[in-house]
Amino acid sequence: MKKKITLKQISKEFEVSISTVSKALKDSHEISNELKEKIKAFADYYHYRPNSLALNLRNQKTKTIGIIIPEIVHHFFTTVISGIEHVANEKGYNVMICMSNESYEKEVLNMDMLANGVVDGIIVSVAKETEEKEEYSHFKDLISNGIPLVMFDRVINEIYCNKVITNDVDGGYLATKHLMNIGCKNIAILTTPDYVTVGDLRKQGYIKALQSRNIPIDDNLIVKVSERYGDIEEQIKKAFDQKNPPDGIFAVNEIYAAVAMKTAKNKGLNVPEDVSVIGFTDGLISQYSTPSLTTVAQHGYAMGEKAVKLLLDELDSQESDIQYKTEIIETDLILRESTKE
Amino acid sequence: MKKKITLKQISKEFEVSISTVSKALKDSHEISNELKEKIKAFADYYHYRPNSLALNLRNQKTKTIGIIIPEIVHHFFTTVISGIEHVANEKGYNVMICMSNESYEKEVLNMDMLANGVVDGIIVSVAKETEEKEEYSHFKDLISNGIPLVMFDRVINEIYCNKVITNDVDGGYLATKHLMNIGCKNIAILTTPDYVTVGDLRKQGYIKALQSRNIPIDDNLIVKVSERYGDIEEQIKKAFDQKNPPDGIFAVNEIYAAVAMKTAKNKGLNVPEDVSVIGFTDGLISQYSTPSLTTVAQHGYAMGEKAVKLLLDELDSQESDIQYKTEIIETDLILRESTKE
DNA sequence: AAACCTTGCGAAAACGTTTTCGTGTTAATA
DNA sequence: TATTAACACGAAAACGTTTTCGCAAGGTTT
Repeated sequence: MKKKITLKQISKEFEVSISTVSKALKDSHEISNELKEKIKAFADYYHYRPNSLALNLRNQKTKTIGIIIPEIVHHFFTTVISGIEHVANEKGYNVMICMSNESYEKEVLNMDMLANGVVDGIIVSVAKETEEKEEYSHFKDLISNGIPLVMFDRVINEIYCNKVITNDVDGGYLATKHLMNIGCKNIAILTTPDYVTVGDLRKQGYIKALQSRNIPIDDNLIVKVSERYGDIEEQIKKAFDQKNPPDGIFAVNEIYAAVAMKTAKNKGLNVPEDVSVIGFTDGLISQYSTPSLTTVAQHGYAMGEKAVKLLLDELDSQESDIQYKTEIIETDLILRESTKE
Repeated sequence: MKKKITLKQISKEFEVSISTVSKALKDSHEISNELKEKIKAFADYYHYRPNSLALNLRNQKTKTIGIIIPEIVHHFFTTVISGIEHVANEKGYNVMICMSNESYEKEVLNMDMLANGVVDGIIVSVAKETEEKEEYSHFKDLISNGIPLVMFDRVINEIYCNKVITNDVDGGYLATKHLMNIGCKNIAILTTPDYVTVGDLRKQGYIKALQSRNIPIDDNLIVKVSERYGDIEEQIKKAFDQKNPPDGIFAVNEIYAAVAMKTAKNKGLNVPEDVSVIGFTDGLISQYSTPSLTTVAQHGYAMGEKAVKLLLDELDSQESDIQYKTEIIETDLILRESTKE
């Protein structure tokens, strides 16, 4: 390939103006066929491609969408990204991925950077620290700047924008219900601290399911796990160390479920004979653990597709008063080996 | 926040020229202190930030680096990305991530797009299809266009550029040697088809280790697994169905290892008592499977850091005749429960 | 012969910034 | 008083593109 070539260079070659070249390449009727052919052939030979930066500046858009996620080393988020990438690419958009590392400050920094003309719109799943701080002004600023925003999975109710969420309550309900259906009498939940919204919602589903059968809620069976509290294995062990140990465990993510299975084994309990385990997120762990994990599938790919579609719709629409939606992606219980029957 | 503000708007406010505003904000000595203060205060109030697109166009660089990976839903690649992101952000660069989905065509498309002024340099791990086709002209074109390129993990020898690779041979050697050390007499390898370079290299390490003890290579113990050949569980089962079934298994990735453990269990074999298993890549599966998996750690994060450092060095250096390096990231064997002793 | 239309192209503005090079005013120096 | 220096600012080019408008030459219509 030859060096990058510009309109100016082509124009010099034919001793015509830059405008003429530009029009010729766009097959404008204003330019004679003869000249058009020559210019096109030349441009083709040198693989001319309009410079993206110049186009961006002129059009005041970048055909790029930004994604801010808490963590990329996380199966669920990567499936969402895949979904986003898929439809974005299809529509001629590129994606720029940033990580907040669950930090409020980095989330703000990333947004600032992306908002500064780098992307046309932003898709975000908010950092835990932001949820905890309840500091949302950066989202408001973004919106008031006219930059479309879509939130997914971890969303903020106070912010008015398009959202895509998992039906977390229903997922928790589904899982817990299934445990009850297969005969579990004493069901524990391994969840996150309350400020992690999705964990809290899944817990609500758990409670709802128990209440639907008039089973009293036992606080000892609600174990809030967090890396901040130290070793998570130690914390999960506590769920088993009860006068009346659980025969069913609903974990709000894969990792807690996997650790629960390991803990059970260490205690001489068999999964699923002695204790059934259900996780959340259908990731690699669920599929490849032994026994494989019954889990609540979140359909991250579909979430990503939906999120970017909402964003592109907003970008395409000229109307200023858009009715924002919250799309709910339903969950599915995937039955595997970690539950009886 | 108020709407995005430009130099022009500020200049109008103070009835000075755009140049004056630009200089004032850069604290130029050419502008009187009085005016500087006023302009700065005003700009501050309106959160003025120079438009990235304009800067990019002017500076002919974007402070962005592109990454092309085969798949994002893959723990190893995400750790590499994390490493890249980390040092890139530190140096004021952003990253743009594209996926080839193991497709040659998409790899070329992505490169084309990124090369078109969108990024200052590219970090790539090549798609399987590209390796298979041995079609590398898009890399050559990129380099001849003066765009720095760094390859990692899956690299192409024929292309002269900076590279960062895992010591795959040594990793395979380490794993196999360990299996021999703990007394395995009949060691099978679950590997990929030959055209997947890294799989082939790990196999070479396996062979090297066996040969170091004068153990003859048994082709029946070399099982080449691929999704293309159908269900991988079926293929892996064959490794066990031999007159002389293996007592040690080295899998060139986590998934094959996990499936091997499951297959063993299904056959009534205990891991590690009856058969020891070692995987490759220290991902979630390795850490959270039961038994947890002894594995060869690849240090993806370090690879990412190294790769982006090489890229930024090349971007910073003016010299045209750079000596390209191939950095080798050593592997570590992480001992867990899937191997005896 | 005058008015008009068509064809084919160029000039210039616009996107937002930085930077080099003037230039006019005032103050200090010879 | 005449020259020079310092100061404070503006004009313009540059990055690469698209697009509107203008204009000349030639042809066609009255």
